[in-house]
Amino acid sequence: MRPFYHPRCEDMSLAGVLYALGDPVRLQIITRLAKTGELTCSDLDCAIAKSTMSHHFKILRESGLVMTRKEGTQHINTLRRADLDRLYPGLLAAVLHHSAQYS
Amino acid sequence: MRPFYHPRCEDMSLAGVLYALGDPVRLQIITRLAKTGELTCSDLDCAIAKSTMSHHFKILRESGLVMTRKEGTQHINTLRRADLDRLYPGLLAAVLHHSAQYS
DNA sequence: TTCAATGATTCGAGATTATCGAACTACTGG
DNA sequence: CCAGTAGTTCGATAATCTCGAATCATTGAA
Repeated sequence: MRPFYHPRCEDMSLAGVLYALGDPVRLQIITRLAKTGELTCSDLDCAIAKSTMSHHFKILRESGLVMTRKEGTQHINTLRRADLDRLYPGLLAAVLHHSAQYS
Repeated sequence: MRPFYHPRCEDMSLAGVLYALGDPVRLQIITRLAKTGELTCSDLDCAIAKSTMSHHFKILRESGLVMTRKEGTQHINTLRRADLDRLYPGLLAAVLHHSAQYS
């Protein structure tokens, strides 16, 4: 198990963030993260393989959208809201405002 | 030549729009469209094949971000700003506010 | 009206990325 | 130490991206 890579703010990019958001499953993850605060890989019970879900969280993590920490056997994800709001003010709010359909 | 497909507002999706925005080249197109109003396929002189550029405009068109009209031999693209601002208020503004690096 | 030039799309191939199931790693609690 | 839970990694197949070549549509000149 390689340790998780979390980009520093200066290594994040707008295109990377938008790319990560540009998928219905990942949009659902972000939407629910915004509402519930935390989420593990298996909290979304949609018809998607575990490995695919892991891949989606990796995309989100490496674009800078989420932070993943280990806690026992599970990996807990949180939204990097402060970083995002500072880097791209208004973006997350605009996205979340219309992402209810994905939750 | 098939006629261009432009989705109606009710057929657009947030994920589709974000996906279209999640590419540096397409982000550059949108950024410059917002500034200049109109753009043809060959107005961006970056090191990218013409066919690839055509593909990018197709993605932008079919996600609902741009409108393409024929005028003589060229295809003129404009941002569907009114539609976007109505469907996803604040989104375009937030994106454009930090997309200068892509122009 | 034919011909060449311009602007862009379409096609086909090779490279990149996504999805899945299977195998593996890491941790926890008997 | 073993079984169970939570995720990741791997390998294969499917989908998408990028490019150059070929093609289509329009214009303007011979």
